Amino acid sequence: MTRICKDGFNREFIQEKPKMYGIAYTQNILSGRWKYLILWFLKTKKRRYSEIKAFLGNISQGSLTKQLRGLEADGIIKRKVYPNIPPRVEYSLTSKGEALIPIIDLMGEFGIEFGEKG
Amino acid sequence: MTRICKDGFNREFIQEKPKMYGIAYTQNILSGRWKYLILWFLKTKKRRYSEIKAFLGNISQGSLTKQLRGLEADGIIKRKVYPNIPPRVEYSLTSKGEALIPIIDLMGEFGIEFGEKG
DNA sequence: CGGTATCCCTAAAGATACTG
DNA sequence: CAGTATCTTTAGGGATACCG
Repeated sequence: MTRICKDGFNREFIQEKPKMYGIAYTQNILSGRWKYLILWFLKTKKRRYSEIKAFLGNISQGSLTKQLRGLEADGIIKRKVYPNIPPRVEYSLTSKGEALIPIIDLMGEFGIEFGEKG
Repeated sequence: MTRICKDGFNREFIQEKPKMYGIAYTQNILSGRWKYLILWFLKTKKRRYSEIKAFLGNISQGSLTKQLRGLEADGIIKRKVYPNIPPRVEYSLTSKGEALIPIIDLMGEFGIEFGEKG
């Protein structure tokens, strides 16, 4: 008889739960195709909405806005609006967001070593 | 006039392409809800199909099989079948798969530090 | 310039039933 | 035990049109 926690993780592995939750949490806030690349683009400096869009190339406006709002809601990036006409909006990493950069760097290195040549 | 590569990345950032491809590649082979947790569970030793299923708790058989086949196709895990009745199948990391463990460990640490308590 | 709002499409995941 | 097969549901993302 299996005994499953309400969260879905088996009780047998209860000692592993914090790490599992950590992994699931991180995976969740980075879910989707674009967030890793957006954060990596913000790694060196703050960027405008239009710069991010140009960097990603073929993302739609709707998707980009959704990604940015999601990252902001999770405390990963900051959004600063300059009330000009035309408007100017800059995005930058929070300290929480900066803590994700080593993960993304490792992912880049792994892909360079093991991925098909692009 | 923006000039976009066929791959969607803007030419302005052509020097960054290897890293971006690396990130996108890694993200792609780890896409989905379960792969990080499966790899982390295989970190210490090989595991049977039923062990993985028990560990994950509420994954469906269909989804688990799809995840495992995907990881195998990408060279991340090995699948070994013992032709017994009843059958016994063991999964283990390849060296490529082991190279992903530091990434997953970092994700776990990030989640423990910054995630909501679970 | 930096968005919203709406609709559509696809891939990922889940439920259920069946099998060598 | 370790799957397959089928169907349904859901989330992510894209296209398009419009707005302050």
